[in-house]
Amino acid sequence: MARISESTVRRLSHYYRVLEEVHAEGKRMISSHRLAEREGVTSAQVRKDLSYFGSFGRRGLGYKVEHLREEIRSILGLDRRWRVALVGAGHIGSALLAYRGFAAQGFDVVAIYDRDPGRIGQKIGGLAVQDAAAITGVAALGVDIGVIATPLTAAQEVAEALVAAGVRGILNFAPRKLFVPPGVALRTVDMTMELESLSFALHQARAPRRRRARARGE
Amino acid sequence: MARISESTVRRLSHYYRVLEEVHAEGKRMISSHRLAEREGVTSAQVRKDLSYFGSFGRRGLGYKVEHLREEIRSILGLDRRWRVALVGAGHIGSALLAYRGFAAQGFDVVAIYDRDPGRIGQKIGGLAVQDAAAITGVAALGVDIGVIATPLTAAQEVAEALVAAGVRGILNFAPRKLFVPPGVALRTVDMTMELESLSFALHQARAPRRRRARARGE
DNA sequence: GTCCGATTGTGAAAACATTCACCTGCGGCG
DNA sequence: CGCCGCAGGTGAATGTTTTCACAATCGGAC
Repeated sequence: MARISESTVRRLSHYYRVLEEVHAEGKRMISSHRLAEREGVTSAQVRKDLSYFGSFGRRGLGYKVEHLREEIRSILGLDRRWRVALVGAGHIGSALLAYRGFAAQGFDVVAIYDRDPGRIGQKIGGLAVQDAAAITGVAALGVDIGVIATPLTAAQEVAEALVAAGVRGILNFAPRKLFVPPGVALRTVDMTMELESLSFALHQARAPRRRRARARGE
Repeated sequence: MARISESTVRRLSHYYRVLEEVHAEGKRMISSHRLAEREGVTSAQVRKDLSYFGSFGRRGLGYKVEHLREEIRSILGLDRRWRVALVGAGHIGSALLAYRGFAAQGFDVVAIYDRDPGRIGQKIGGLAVQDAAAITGVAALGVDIGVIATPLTAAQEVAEALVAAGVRGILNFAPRKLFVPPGVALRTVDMTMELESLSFALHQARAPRRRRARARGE
């Protein structure tokens, strides 16, 4: 398939959620225009994104809500369940476990690892925390995705352990760029970066002219 | 200033962190090539990003680590402290409060709000949780940034309350697109979307040809 | 003082993403 | 049954971001 851009995939996620809402509201059809409106994008963008995967609408009518929802569900691979291993049982890890939307979308946490002896053996959300050294065992558990919620310094090492154990997808919460071999999918959630980006935006808004002369000029 | 792309700002955040590491290692100079290497981008990208803001390097030598770090710090607006209000004292909100990197980078949480009567009055991290109705008071506290860690359904409403109260920047953790007026900066951290994006990538890797015929049409 | 290897800063080119604009097909109405 | 208006699909145009490639310039060796 002609490579699908990351932004398109992210928008599909959004469309999927809008479609769930619209479905709950009892609507049976939706136009690209109204779908776009609720997402803050253009209708052409919606149609283009969908067109990469097929023709799901009907001219003159729009898209059947339930049908399109199922199509996107299948495109995103949400029509199956994914097995997830969580590494790091600290604040973020625990918050993730408590988050119900996780399981609701098809992601089942099947193992938790930590390096802290004080946490090993504790039960969180029905699962016993295991020693991080046991990460090699994720293959036997059929784990697809590893979630890294460890401190910064351990993140790369954990990523390598997960990959060595056969994990093909990693969701990283540590604020650092991880290196993984080709063929392993990596996504990073970095709230520090988002905050800094906000800081930049607010800073600019306040004193937007200061740097101009140096910016593009000589 | 010629508009700076979001990706450039995100990379600046990364450079900043690499520079802190390199500084801790005791290095005084660094070339765009080595900076790029540690970030997984090209050296041209590094130089281009920096060039939007000025000329910080010296030909033949590279960049002075400490100097560049301070420049980026100033560009990102991290050379001051930001006042943050947290709305939603559930799992995610608590995890954020416990995260030490927050304050370390100059972001001080000065107020916590929640709607749940069971949580109002409780103390978290030294701050008493206030009724969400009191959000109007954030202006008096000099709050710059609002963090939304509420359930999905309350997010838009809270965003509007924050904006009405004078907040100019919002960090949203609810998995939904929020609408804010122009002039208000919004960043969203959506881990559901990241998981779905991983799901897509793994799904594709497994059965990459299935959809080809329908993908780009004939 | 001049040459040399290193490395920046930056226009131009290439790659990529979004938007436009129009053709096509659909249901409904008379 | 034919016309009308709506809305999807899509090639082309436009806009944006990344990469290329090279002139400019630095410190150091001799």
